Amino acid sequence: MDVARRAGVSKSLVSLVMRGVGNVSEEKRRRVLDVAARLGYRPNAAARSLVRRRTGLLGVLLSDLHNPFFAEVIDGIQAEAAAQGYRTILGTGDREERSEARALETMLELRTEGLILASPVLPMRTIAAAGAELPTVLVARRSSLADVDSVTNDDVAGAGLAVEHLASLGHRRVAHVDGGRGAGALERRRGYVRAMERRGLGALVRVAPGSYTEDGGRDGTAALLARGPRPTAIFAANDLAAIGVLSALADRGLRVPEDVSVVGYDNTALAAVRQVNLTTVDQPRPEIGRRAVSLLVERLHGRRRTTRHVLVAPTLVVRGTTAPPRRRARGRSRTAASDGRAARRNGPPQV
Amino acid sequence: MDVARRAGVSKSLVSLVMRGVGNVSEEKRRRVLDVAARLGYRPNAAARSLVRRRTGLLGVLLSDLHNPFFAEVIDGIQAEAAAQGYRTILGTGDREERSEARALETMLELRTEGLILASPVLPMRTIAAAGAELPTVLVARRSSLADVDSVTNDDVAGAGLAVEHLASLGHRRVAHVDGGRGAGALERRRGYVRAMERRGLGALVRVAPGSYTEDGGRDGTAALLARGPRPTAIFAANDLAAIGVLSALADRGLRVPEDVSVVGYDNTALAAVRQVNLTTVDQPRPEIGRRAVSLLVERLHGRRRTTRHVLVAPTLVVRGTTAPPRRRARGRSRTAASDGRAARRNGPPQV
DNA sequence: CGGAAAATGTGGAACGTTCCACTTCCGGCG
DNA sequence: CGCCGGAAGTGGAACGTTCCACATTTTCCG
Repeated sequence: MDVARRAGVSKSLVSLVMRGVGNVSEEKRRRVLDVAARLGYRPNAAARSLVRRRTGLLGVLLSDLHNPFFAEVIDGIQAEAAAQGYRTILGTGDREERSEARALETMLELRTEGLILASPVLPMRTIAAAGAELPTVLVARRSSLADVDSVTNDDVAGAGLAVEHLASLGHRRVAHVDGGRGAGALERRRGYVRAMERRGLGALVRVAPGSYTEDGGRDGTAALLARGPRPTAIFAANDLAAIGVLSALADRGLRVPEDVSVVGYDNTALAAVRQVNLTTVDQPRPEIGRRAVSLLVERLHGRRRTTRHVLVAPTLVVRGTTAPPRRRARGRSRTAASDGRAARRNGPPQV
Repeated sequence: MDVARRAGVSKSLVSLVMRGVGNVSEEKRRRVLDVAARLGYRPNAAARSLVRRRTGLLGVLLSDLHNPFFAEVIDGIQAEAAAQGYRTILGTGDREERSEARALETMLELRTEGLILASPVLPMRTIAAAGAELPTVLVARRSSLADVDSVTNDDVAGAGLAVEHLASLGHRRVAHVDGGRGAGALERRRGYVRAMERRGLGALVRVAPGSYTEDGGRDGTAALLARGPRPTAIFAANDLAAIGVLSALADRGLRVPEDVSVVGYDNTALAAVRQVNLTTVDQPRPEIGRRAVSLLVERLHGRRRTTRHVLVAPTLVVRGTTAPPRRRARGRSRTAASDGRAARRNGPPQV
């Protein structure tokens, strides 16, 4: 190799110097480093991985960069991966199966040692195939696959938190706009139903079909308000849907939280914005990322061969869209308009 | 190699089959493909890149996954890269120089053939070094480096659109909450000043120091309202800052757009949310991504050796935070409270 | 002072591909 | 019939590292 020749040493020595291992005299070390810097030499990862038969790379496949949810998960992933001595590369497929498969293929050819699939749209058989090939963990999507670990937040518990919060504020007619076939939607729905039952409100369970989108929230709310007694609180399947719920309520002149309380899920940046100020359920995103890496590393170090599914605990973030229901506020829709700022203080929250 | 042995052919033939080139009899092709599938064989990118001396990989370094701005830029990048026969891998450094450098190093060792740096926090010398090594394009950050191309939106023009819009609604006291040292902030400030002057409003120019954050917008607004005549419109350096502006205005009982109009920049998802409904300047994000790839490919194909800086044209997206100023609305702060929904229709917008 | 052990350095095989030069086989053509 | 050319397939060098076995020099210790 060029550096070796110019520095007047063997390529083996250059290798030692570049990796900073072995016993190398200060003099030669300097010389090699000098020449390397001058020539802009940089070790070739391909050659190294070929002979070492490992890459030190973890592949992270993101279904969707648009979803800010994943940014913090990645933070956790990167931090933990770095701590464990791995480097990460990311790929994404824009929620499109074809291009997601392409990205996956790239990682596999690159011989990443482990794979984190964040809410992929890939069909289960593709995921199973990946899992058979290398340690794989699924994030924010469940699986029953042998060999594929997963990390998800406990959606059932999270939905429970939302309902508990509302119930303890005094709400009884708590409805749910669900997330359709979205990841975790089923569990959130189930958690909602269970918590209602636990509170003795089983008879008041109402689920409107929705989706993880603003429109989904809007449509679900429209359905809820179209007939039956108006709910005093709505638990939306996620924050985006909650935004839709808020819009739909505003369109009908209903005030939040005076007339209707609203709770979201995910605690996205949207929820924190003052204009929205949404009470929501938070997933510990960085932790999710860290746990995913841990699962991978356990397998990579041969410390585990059994499949594990990690559930992390969500927490409730109370903001301005929840308050106690108004006393006997029945049948009083469409009256809104005047500023109800004071109403927020009707009756103390009874936690 | 294993596949070759089991299929009873030479490794050269396996190579031909896997790449789908050359004259191979249908019989052997089948046999090789069969064995490969059975063994789960997948070509090793490292070995290939070693001998071919190319990887077909484009590296994309993202400063910040949290900024939804980049998601669509990536969409454009991926689409164009795929069209040109390249694959992409992403890296990110969470706005932290150390880890960004790490990610960059990974791409370089992996021998990506070109580099797209999206608003990196890396110091210019590091970027220059990368540019000397392989085709590099900077996105959403300007440079005066030889050998480093760039794609940015025309911030000066974009700020001009915002001011023109406000001025043509009849606003004269248009203030600007700037983006501090953020990327493009200088240009947006300059564009604001120039447009004001063009409109003969040079004497009314007012710039409050801010940043690309909600707090920045809030603080800047506080400064604007603390003294001097109240502006009838505020142009914020970006959407997040605009959110802060809206908060600060709401805190003081000022209604938008009745008392003050607000314009943001970037057209993030936040701006589109009904509760925010922000008039803002849109950057053609996918186009930015596509152009970046084009610049790279031109260099990779040896079609260009000179440095190019591409400016793409922003557009204005009018939503609900801008309206004509109220007639002679002076000194009427802190009166708010009643629903001013009707006020929006004061005087037709005169575009 | 002799020899063992440590420190320092080297050459060459191996990693899994691609590519090139080459061989073999076969059909067709003059 | 002899030859040519294309189709089909092969062997081995090369890519840039790491690692291993080994060689040489220096240091240390009894």
